[in-house]
Amino acid sequence: MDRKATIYDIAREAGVSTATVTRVVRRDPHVREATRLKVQQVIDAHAYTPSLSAQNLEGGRSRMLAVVLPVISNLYFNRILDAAYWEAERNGCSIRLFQTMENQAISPELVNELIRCRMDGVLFAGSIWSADREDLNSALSRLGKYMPVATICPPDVSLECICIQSDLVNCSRLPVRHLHTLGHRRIAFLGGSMHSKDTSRRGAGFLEQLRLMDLPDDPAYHVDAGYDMESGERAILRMLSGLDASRWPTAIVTFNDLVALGVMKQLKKMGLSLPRDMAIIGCDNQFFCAYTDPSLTSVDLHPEEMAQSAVRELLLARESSARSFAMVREATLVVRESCGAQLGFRKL
Amino acid sequence: MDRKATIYDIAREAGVSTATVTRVVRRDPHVREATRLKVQQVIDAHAYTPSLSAQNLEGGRSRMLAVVLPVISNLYFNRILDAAYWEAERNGCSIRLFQTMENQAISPELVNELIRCRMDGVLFAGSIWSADREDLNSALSRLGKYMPVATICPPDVSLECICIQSDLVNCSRLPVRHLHTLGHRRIAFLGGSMHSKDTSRRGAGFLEQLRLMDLPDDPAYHVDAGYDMESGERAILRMLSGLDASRWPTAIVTFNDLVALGVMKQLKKMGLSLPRDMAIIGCDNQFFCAYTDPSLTSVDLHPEEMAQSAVRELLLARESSARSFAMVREATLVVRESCGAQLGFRKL
DNA sequence: GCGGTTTTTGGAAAAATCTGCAAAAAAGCG
DNA sequence: CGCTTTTTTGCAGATTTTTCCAAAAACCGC
Repeated sequence: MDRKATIYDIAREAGVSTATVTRVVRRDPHVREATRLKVQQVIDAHAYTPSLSAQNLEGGRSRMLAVVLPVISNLYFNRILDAAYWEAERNGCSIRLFQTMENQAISPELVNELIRCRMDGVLFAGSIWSADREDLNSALSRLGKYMPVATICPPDVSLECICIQSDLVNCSRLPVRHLHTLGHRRIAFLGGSMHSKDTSRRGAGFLEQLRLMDLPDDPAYHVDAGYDMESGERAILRMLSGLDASRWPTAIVTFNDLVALGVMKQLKKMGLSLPRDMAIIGCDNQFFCAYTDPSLTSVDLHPEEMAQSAVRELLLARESSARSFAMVREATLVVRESCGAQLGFRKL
Repeated sequence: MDRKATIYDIAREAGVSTATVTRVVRRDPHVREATRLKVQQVIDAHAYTPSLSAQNLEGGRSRMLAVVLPVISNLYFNRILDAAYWEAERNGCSIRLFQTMENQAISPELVNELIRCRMDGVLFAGSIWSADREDLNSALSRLGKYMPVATICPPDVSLECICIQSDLVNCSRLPVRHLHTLGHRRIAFLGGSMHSKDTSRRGAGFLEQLRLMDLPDDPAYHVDAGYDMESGERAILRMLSGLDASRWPTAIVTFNDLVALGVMKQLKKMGLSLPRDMAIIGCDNQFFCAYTDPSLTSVDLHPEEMAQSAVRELLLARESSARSFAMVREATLVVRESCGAQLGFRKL
């Protein structure tokens, strides 16, 4: 491995001071054309690039944002990461990724690491909302002393940071309303895990919608089901086999599209025809929704836009004094075939 | 934002030198218990964490690996990134992500950026193999002067770096052999784009297999089709509508699972029943393969293991002098329903 | 308590860059 | 050319940590 040329090497060889080299590199106009040319030549000859570490050390900034999320293999978070990446890129920053897995809280080690790296900002997404509120706010406010903090979080969580809230209200309301319009009365909710605050929140919104529309909120219609396909498969089987067929729901709303995928598989295995025998609505509007059979109606929370806003606000907050506020991106329903709307199906 | 306490602050307050503080932080045993305790107390009181930039500047290392890939939203690359992340994490390193999009070459700006950041190593995956071989090797060898370089690349590309080769031979052979065993004789290949070297390589392997097994390699069975679902949908339509039904292939091998998803959708739209009327095999063994209808037989290239090896070798190469070699992870076929094997289907 | 060991500690340099201020050079003008 | 004004350049210090070497302190046996 070659030793990299330093600004000293360049300065010596070009017969100028390091200050002048810096000026050339940073395109400072206060430098004579002749000098600029001479220095640039040496720079090119050595393919000199200033060291990021030294720049960061001097400037006290790292031009790096942290994105903390449970897993990138989950498509929802994948989209958040992707959007954050490009928005950061557009602003000359890079992203440092942290995966917390199923960790339900912000660990002190993570906080330390973030501070150690002198991140220019940090964006939290997912899962940590189940942490104790006290712990959460103390971790966030500790972090907030060193860098702007943003979160993509449920709407009723008001944290001391930039809160980009996901629209859980519409996330429950839109599917229920849609199904109601199509004549469905027995609607079940499937997914998430009950001990996660995030899910119970979603479940709660769902129940509230049912009540608002005078629909039955049979507890049997609300099942703990995890976040993936296998969970969905098992959960729907459990739900249906525990019920007399006459009491079966006619429509299922799931925590996300993965769960929906599992549900659809299981329903087909049971010989049901979709959407005739059962309507289903997922959440996240993942790429494969248009390619399932039937294609899957789904709620889009617009994670990309939330991530983009979050990064933008983080970068703004870097300059101005710390800010703390909330904003919401409205969720939308993407109607496809899985409820039969396009086929003209109506229950009863 | 608070000003972070520096090692000087701690040293002054604890009444010791900075050297001693460093020793305490790094758990150097050459420090008296009484001193250690006193210093640790001050450290805790200020929640002091050493600055990464300063450490990196001093040490000349960044403890950071670069992963360069076209897009993370593609599941194949997503898995590579995820595996690389965890392997790096296990070794106290972090990952800096670079997305090149459809860029077919390694841009000089990227090379500069990698050097500027003093990466401890860089892993290239995907798409860049279509670059001019000269350009590619010159970029890699320039980089190689500053950091170890690894690539996840097709098998016939022998670059001056650590090459983790994907097993394109079996990637073509396994599906063709499987379909042949099931009695298929007219097999088509669908996907990728002909002007990408990566694809034509895959296409070439496919053709070779057909010839080896004395199967017809009708040019009409080999269609340019991109990498996503829409492309698959369009391509299969184009292929079939250009052929008399008697000459239709009885099985389709696709570039990846996304293309397969599109093909399946289009075939169903045309009223065909799968796998009875048409067998299909994807590639990448994505999570949704088990949940399509019918579930999709697919080739697994094991990107996780390749990424893991790559990172491991990069970290090893950091110590020892630069190494240049190649290794292959054998691809495997994951049989599901889309060829009818499990249902006992056989052609003719 | 003293010489010799071993353990702890501190001083100073090095890592690479940027910036504020002052000095030097160039330019303008009579 | 000399004086003033403007532009260019360099110096020195600041950023934070680590490491080597030497100095200081503690310890041990006699």
